[in-house]
Amino acid sequence: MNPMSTYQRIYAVVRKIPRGRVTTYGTVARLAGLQGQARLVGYALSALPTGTAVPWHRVINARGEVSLRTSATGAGITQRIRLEQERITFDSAGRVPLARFGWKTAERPARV
DNA sequence: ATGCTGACTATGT
DNA sequence: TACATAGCCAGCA
Repeated sequence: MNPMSTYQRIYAVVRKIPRGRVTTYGTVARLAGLQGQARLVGYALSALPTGTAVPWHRVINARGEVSLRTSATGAGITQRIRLEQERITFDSAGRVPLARFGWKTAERPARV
């Protein structure tokens, strides 16, 4: 039952992430039927051809931070900028509050 | 076919 | 809270 390659399934899940939301590699893996293989998601996204219609920037690690190793040069910065353009904010530690912007995360009684 | 590489995560200290 | 370690798999040379 794999009409699509593993990478294709991962991309299909990522395309479902709504604008203004983020999710983790682990979550994408689970939704793609690859539970426990978060790393594959990361590898799949790194292999993503530029210009592809996949919101890869909405996928961050479980700590809520951008996980690109190239964060110092380009892609990492691009990812953060794209997220901020979707009204996603970063805290002083450079992390996204998953409890607030995480996809499919129930909004809790915002103890603001 | 074998070995290397790489956008992660859970767990223990 | 931060750092180190082990487990996981697909793609490519």
